[in-house]
Amino acid sequence: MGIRERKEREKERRRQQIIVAAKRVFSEKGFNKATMEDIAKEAELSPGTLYLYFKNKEELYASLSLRILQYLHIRVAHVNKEQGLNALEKLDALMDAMYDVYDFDPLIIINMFHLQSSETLKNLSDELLYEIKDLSRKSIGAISTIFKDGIETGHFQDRHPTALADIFWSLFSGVVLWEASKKIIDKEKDYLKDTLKTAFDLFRNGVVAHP
Amino acid sequence: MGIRERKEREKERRRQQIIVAAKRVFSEKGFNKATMEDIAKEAELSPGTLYLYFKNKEELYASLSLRILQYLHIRVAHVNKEQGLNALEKLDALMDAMYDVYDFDPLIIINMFHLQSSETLKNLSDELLYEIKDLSRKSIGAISTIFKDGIETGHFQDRHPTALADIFWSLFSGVVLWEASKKIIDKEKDYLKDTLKTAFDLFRNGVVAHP
Amino acid sequence: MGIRERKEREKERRRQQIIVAAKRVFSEKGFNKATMEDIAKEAELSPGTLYLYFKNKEELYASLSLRILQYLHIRVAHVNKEQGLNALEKLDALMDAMYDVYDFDPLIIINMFHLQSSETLKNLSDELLYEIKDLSRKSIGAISTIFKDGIETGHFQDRHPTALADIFWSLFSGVVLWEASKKIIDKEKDYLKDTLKTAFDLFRNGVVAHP
Amino acid sequence: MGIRERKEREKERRRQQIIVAAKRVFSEKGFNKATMEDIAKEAELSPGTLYLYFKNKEELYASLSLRILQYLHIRVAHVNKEQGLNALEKLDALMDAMYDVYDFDPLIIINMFHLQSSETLKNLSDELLYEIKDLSRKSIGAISTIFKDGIETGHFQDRHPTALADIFWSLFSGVVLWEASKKIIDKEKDYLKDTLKTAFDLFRNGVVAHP
DNA sequence: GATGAATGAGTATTCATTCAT
DNA sequence: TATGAATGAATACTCATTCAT
Repeated sequence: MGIRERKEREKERRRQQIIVAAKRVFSEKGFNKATMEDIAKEAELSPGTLYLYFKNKEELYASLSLRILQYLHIRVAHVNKEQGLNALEKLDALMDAMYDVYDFDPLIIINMFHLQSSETLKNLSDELLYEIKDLSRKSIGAISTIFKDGIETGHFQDRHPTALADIFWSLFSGVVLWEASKKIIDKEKDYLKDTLKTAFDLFRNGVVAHP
Repeated sequence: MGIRERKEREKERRRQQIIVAAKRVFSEKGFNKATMEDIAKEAELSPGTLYLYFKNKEELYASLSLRILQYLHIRVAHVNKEQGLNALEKLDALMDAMYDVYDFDPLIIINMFHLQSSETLKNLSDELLYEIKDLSRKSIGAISTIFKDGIETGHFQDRHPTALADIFWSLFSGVVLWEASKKIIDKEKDYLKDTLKTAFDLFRNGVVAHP
Repeated sequence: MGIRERKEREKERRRQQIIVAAKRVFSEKGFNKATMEDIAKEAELSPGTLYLYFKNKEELYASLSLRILQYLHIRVAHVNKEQGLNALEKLDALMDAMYDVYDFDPLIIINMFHLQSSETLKNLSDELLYEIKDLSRKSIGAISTIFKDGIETGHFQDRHPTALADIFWSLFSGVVLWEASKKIIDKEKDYLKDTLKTAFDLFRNGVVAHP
Repeated sequence: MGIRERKEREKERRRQQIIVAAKRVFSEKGFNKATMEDIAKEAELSPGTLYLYFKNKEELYASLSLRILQYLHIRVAHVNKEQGLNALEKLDALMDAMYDVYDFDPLIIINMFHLQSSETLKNLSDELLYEIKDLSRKSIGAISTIFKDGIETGHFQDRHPTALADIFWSLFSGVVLWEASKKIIDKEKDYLKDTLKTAFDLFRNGVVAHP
């Protein structure tokens, strides 16, 4: 391993260290109330150092989402490539993947959806926005492919595959966000998994072709 | 009309004047980038006057959501009371109501999610928070009733009515949010109505009882 | 009683009504934390009305002191005019007068001393400052006269009468203020009367001529 | 000198730099009219920097008083420890110390009274408030000891030592305050030292035991 | 005179970001 | 690279004062 490579690896380690700290702080305080100093302290670094790895606060925040999107994309792509599953089985596998995505980091996924619905998105650098856009598109594309195949094989109703993918994705994020805010407002217990199951079930019912 | 009554009306007019200005400014700049001075200028008032009608920036912001919640509640309650409609027809009427809610104020779902983030909720007065909770609960309750009736009459599958109501609402807001972020990310055209139609269609398929 | 006179009397009544309210509010909250609206509410008047009777907040505050100074002056002048008392007896009567001044309104007298030591004094109108100056001078003058007489009759040591008057006055205000701040800092019991008695006693000891 | 130590010293230098600037600005404009920006400019620093060294405006203000209290305490304790002085000589030394306290910072008594007004005290941190209380108590305690000793040796009349200490301090601060307000009101010349001398003289006369 | 709604200047404080070391 | 002290722009909110009614 060359010096260059070792340095590269070291650098990546630091980025992760910061991202992990940022995740904790953002989750606890939200974007606005979290300060760069909070994050620096959590990461046991100085504020200045953060700026060696991230252009600004917004990009650091967005990087968290990027991580989830990457994970999501890997999972979805994997489902897609799975041999020996028909479309219906792939849909089920996709649903399982979404549970895992949620389990991977429930708080950060809520952050991600908030990010997507927010003013922050407008202030990102073109590169980062491009990465997010690219990963979103790829993930939605992979989901669409599942539907496209299912429509072709007659498992699913004949609808626009991308629209289905969008709706699938919307349903997931809608449920996650709505349950999250119910928890804030009502301090209700956490029924997300149940609701998600029902939601996906309905979706499945709605989309499969009835013989 | 007595003096007291005229004053009351005048006061309400001012509130609306401010709310309208706030909506414009918040929509354009987002919560954080919008300043109270911006809003005051838009409303052609002085900053101090805003505080005569709203306790602080957060309550002004929350008032926007309150308006849509009130509208939503009225529409949903109305569907519910409609005589001579069976559960399936009520579901269709409910979907129409949601389109209208969206038309009434397309940005509002995004506002509502910002509002529902804990950061913002913590700073609201108890009264306002109560009103929001109350209206949310009532609206979801009214939607649940439609499902409950439908389940009893055998039009809908036997599922938990509140879960259905949550999913219905999640689907709606999820689609709105996702389309909004697609617009930011991709600058795509606005297909929301189509997507929403498909989404509701799927939901209907998914939830109705198959004979 | 003519109309003019009745109006004049009515006006004076309002001034007193405001002063009484202001006293309560200033005493409770201090100059800075007390708002004109607080005072208006306490006086059951509107904020605007206050400005018909007092030029601004500072002058209203200073008017409270003026009232005490007027009372003080009357008492001191009265002691001075008392026939049939020698200088020592007059000094004792003066000390009694000071107790009464303090009893007349302990909180306002503390305010008065704060006023005198403060930035507010610099911002008063010339007329009001003149009135305060005039009353102070007259009071101190009257006290000086007592000492002057006492020195001439050999009751008191031969010192500068005005200096004695200043010291007498300083001792009184110093003790009042110091006890007041001890109460804030230590939440001690109220020993002011005892301390004042000892202080005056020492003063008496210090100033009388020993045969 | 280690790096740590050098930094500590540097930090203390900055604190002093700010305190000096604050004293100038507060003296000229009074607490309310002085702005943090004024002070920052006077210190040739940015407003933000002030907050690295002082929690808020009130604590910065209180720090000025703390300085004089520390000086006062040192001087009084020193008098107290002096060997070979009898009580009367110690009282004289104490009076000299008070002159020096006044010379150290003539405006400080006025500052201290503003500080002691409850408005200000309420906003101080517990630590600072404790320091102030502690130093006040210690100083008064040290003065009391002088009187206590003098009473035991028969130099002073048999009175409550703490009351004597309170009166001694009240007399001092009362005279300083009164002379200060006379300067504002009458723009008179500065006779303070003379008045103070007479005042202390009277006090001495009043308190010593006559054979 | 009395009102009280509206004003808008005034400011303490925060915190993302920089840069000399 | 890493630091962290210093920056200074940015802003919500207050409240003495005014003035149309």
